[in-house]
Amino acid sequence: MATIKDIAKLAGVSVTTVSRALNGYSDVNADTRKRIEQIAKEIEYSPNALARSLVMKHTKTIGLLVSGLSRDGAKDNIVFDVLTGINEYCGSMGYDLVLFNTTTSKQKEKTYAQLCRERRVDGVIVQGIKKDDPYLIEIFDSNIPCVLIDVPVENEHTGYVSTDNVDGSMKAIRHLAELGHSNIAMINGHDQAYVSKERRKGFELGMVEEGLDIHPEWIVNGEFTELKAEEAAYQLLKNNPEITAIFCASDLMALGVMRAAFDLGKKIPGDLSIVGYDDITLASYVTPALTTIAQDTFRMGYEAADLLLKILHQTDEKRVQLIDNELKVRKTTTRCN
Amino acid sequence: MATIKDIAKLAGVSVTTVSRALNGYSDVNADTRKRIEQIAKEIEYSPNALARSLVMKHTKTIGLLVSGLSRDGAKDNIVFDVLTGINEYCGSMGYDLVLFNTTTSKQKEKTYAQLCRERRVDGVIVQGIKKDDPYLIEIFDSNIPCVLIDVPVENEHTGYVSTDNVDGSMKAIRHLAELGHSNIAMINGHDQAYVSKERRKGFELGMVEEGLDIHPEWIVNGEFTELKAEEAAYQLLKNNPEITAIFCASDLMALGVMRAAFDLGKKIPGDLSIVGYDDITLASYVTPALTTIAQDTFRMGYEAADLLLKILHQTDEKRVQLIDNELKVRKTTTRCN
DNA sequence: AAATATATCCGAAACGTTTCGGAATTTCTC
DNA sequence: GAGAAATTCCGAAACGTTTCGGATATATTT
Repeated sequence: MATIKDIAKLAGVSVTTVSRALNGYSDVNADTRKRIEQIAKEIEYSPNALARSLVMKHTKTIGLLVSGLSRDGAKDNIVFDVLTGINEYCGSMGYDLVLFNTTTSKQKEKTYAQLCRERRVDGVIVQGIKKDDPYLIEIFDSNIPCVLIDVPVENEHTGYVSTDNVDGSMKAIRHLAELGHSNIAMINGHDQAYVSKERRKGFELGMVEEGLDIHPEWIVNGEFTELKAEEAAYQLLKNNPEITAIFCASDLMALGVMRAAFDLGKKIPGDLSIVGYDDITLASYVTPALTTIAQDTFRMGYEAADLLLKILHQTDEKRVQLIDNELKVRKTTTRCN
Repeated sequence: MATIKDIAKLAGVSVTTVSRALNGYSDVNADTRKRIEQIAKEIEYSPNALARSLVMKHTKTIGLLVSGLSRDGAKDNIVFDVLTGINEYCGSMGYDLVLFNTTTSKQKEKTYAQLCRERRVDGVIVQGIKKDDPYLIEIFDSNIPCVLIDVPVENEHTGYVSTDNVDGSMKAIRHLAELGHSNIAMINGHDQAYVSKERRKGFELGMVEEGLDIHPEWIVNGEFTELKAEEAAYQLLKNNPEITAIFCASDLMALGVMRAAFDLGKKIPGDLSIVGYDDITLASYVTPALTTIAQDTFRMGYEAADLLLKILHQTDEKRVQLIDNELKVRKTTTRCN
């Protein structure tokens, strides 16, 4: 493969001049620059990013640490949307992305920080990894610029993007209360998730705001999966037929709840109103279409990338970026009779 | 950041020895190796992959060229599934992935081949890019190991993975014919897509096999989008009420057809049977659930990665890998009355 | 014409590895 | 105990860039 040396030889100049010509420095004659560029094109020269990065001490790549890149992660398109947003912004800024494997066994000996350091990524975006993951903590303790999705950690070199999960959940409860519901249950995710805590907080705040009773035993975990949520909802609804509405901490779980309701012969929304969270693609396609709290996951990715580049260029002190969410009323909620 | 030199100094040996110790060569004393490893751990050494790759002439990374990484690409989870499969295999083999931006404007001056050469990826997997894309052709003409998804190009250094689209389509037609349908239309993708050609071929072969008449004007393009397919199907069904079944070249388009049928007051499957292609997540969640030709997109990604590594390690002459597909009968097809 | 400024170029070091060829020491073989 | 073999180590070059500090030639100023 052609190198800068080859060009230098052909053009009869030094490698210094070639380098400076190709990189647009001003101290090179217009004619020689033309000649060098011409030769570069002819011999199909492409600069070696490795060599360049080695001396420049940055790679123009940002790392991606995501746990949802598994076969079943495809059902909710959240991971994908975020990735797309990141890709969009990074692409426009000339950064490439490298995907690190967190799932597979082989690399499991290497910590995330090690992966980042070896590849010399300029920064890293983390998604779907539990807050107390020891490997993740190692990253905070290192000095790698980092932004988290939906995990609130702040630092000189780390920030996060999220939505206002408390307020989003309150929107859901308000909507349900306005429809006359008072016996409202909640299917939450799991305790290790930050968003679960926040959404529960919003649920409870919303309930007291509306003057409704909170039944702690009506708040159960569905592990963010359709199946677990279905099982949990089945028991819940069977044992407590007075429940008329369920707020779910994710759309996927809401689908599970719909299934449970179906198995119990409950009509939706006639016998049971449901509101989900996320607004995944499935939400609007399923019948009846799911009322949900929509968050713009593409935008979250986009903003995460923006925030990261700001952190690593030190152009901004900001470390957290909140995205709006929005209640989308569809067909799974109706007036309580 | 700690380098191999630092270790050498602390251990009182040469960098050569450190390198060889850390890389498991046999010509280093067990004790010194232990000592070196110990020091490496203490000072948190991580090898600089850039420097290593520079001399080793390979990066242990494979590039990803995908066009579907855009906001609306999320509806069908195909791109994501393939990516997941690739990631799975590459991860298990110690390769990392780098995502190249094909969508965004900034990098558009750089050709794909240039991107690959600059980053010195060991190989590249291409997905969703039209066969006659000039940038893509440049890759075939280069010597970059490459495997395509659903684009049949063979070469010393390029191969592809696909499914038997002809046979898959024939399965769909056979199924429809068995149900007594004879007035079968087809919504195809677009002419630049290899799979469109194949699926059409399968459609036609299936029709003659079953002794059914092909109406060329009943074969229209839906551009692989829901909306275009809906419009096309609307006109088709309105002008030709005798059509009792439609075969769609993608599930997303099948959804559009369902919508068109709904708008025309046609019941599915009572008045119109539909079979899709792909088996995206939506297919099984929509009501009525979509009968479709399922292809294992995760597996396609997995096999693509496997094939690529075989090509670049030159361990195999194989250049094409076909994946099975399967008819999944759900609720959008029924006996013709 | 001397002094100064400007334009254009270059040599060499540096980035952090791997690896070739060989050297020094120890152990084995007969 | 001499030669052969094995063990353990090292120096230096190489990979392909960027960049610092200067050098040379030409143009401008006084």
